Amino acid sequence: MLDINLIREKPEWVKAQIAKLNDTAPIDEIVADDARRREILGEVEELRRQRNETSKQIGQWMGRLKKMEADLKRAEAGQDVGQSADQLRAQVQSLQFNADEAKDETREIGERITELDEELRQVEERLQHNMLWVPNIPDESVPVGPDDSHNILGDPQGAPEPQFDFEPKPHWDLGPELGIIDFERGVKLSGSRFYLLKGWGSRLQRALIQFFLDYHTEKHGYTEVYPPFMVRSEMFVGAAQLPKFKDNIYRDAEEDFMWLGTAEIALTNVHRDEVLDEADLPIKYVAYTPCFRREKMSAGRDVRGIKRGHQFDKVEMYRFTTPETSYQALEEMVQDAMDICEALGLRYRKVEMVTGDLGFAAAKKYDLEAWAAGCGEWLEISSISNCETFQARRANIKYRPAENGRLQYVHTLNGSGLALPRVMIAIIENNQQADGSIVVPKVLRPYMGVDVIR
RNA sequence: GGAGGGAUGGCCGAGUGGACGAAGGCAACGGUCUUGAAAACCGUAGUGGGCUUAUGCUCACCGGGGGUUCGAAUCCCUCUCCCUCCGCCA
Repeated sequence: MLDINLIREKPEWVKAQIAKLNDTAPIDEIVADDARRREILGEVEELRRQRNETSKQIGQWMGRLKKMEADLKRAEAGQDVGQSADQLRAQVQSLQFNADEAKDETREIGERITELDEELRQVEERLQHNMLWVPNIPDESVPVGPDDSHNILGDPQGAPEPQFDFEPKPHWDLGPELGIIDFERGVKLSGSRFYLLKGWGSRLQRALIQFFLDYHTEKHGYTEVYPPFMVRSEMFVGAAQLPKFKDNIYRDAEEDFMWLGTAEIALTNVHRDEVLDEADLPIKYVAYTPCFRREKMSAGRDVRGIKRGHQFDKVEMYRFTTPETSYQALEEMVQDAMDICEALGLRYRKVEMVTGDLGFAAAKKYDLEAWAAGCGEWLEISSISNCETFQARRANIKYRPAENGRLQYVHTLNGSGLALPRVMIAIIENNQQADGSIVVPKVLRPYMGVDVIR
């Protein structure tokens, strides 16, 4: 979510930024609703002030009334209370009259407050709804471009392009031949876009998960987290997945649970509604989770192999930082992911996203792509974003600066480290040998127990 | 799944519908005292919104949402979470 003050003060600038994303947002309606909201607020608060004042007055009268009535009772019983029963009776009556009159008046104020509140509620609801649909604003450093075809491709790094003295096969042939991927039975169980890993295939994935977690915790200082795989819908709003990406989410039919499309959703909300100390920042988490996505938007695309499924596994890096350090953190996270690529002997490249391909929540984003020799494609194996305060506002995550105690929103960053099926594709296809066997990368051998899958 | 009990400021913990943004304690911060520290004593302190900015004024917030009332931390409804007992269970 954006700062409403920014939209209020520079609506045209905000619109221009969003135009760079190739997106639109109801900025004019937001500005109008915001103005109306403050207008109503002024009125309703003045009314409330009046009501508070009168109510306090009534309260005092009621207190005195109680005392006087008690006195009256005693006077009527013949006790001396300083005044005659008749005098007291008259006073009680007059006070009662005043109180009743004030009550009537205040009741009317209350009715007007109720009316204004109702209008306020409607305005705020629409305002809030619209705010949730406004995308994040790109960082100044992001190159302007209309779509992904303009992304800035880095030079290939890591291992040299694999050479073969035979025709390299795609993983959808190699996998079944080796008995490590079973497409038919995956479809039998769950339908299209599901597959089964078997034997060394399953072991390879487990080895990769273990290796990623070990590497990031031991070498990069992340704390491992095992989150729930299904979380409440409110967490999806916090992570900026809802309302916009509703169609891509699996949900429970009876309860307000939704299945993670990425660990980012859970990790963003770990510190939801908290105030962190600056001394605790940065907080660095790494989590393995399966990811569930409907993939409605990409129906018919990437249907072969294990590149795009409704369920896949991923190890995700996540950081909470101060605003001053988030861009340095972004570069570090890219390096963290590249370190893994290097260790696995992948051929990879860094892609800098242009404004038109930033997506909804990121202010700046890099992808890492790995070369897969069999299908002859660069596969997206990581996506690393700085969301600045966009998610922090939605999930209400603040920190107390060491100097000058005013609370501020943290910056949040997320990045794959890495996404498994595509890393497996690269390994399987690049490391294949003429006989169909696959050489296991050195760093995985302790986890696999073998040098070659055959 | 059944029965009951809870949720109050950074933490603990009071709070018969009116003086309560909320006692008291602890922790924190500032000060006095001290060679220094501790102790003691005095004082300051929440978050968010709106208006105005020189100081300021005001509204909301006692788990979330709704209701009753002139007025709700307090009464009613509802949701969430926590605890105890019973049942079931990887």
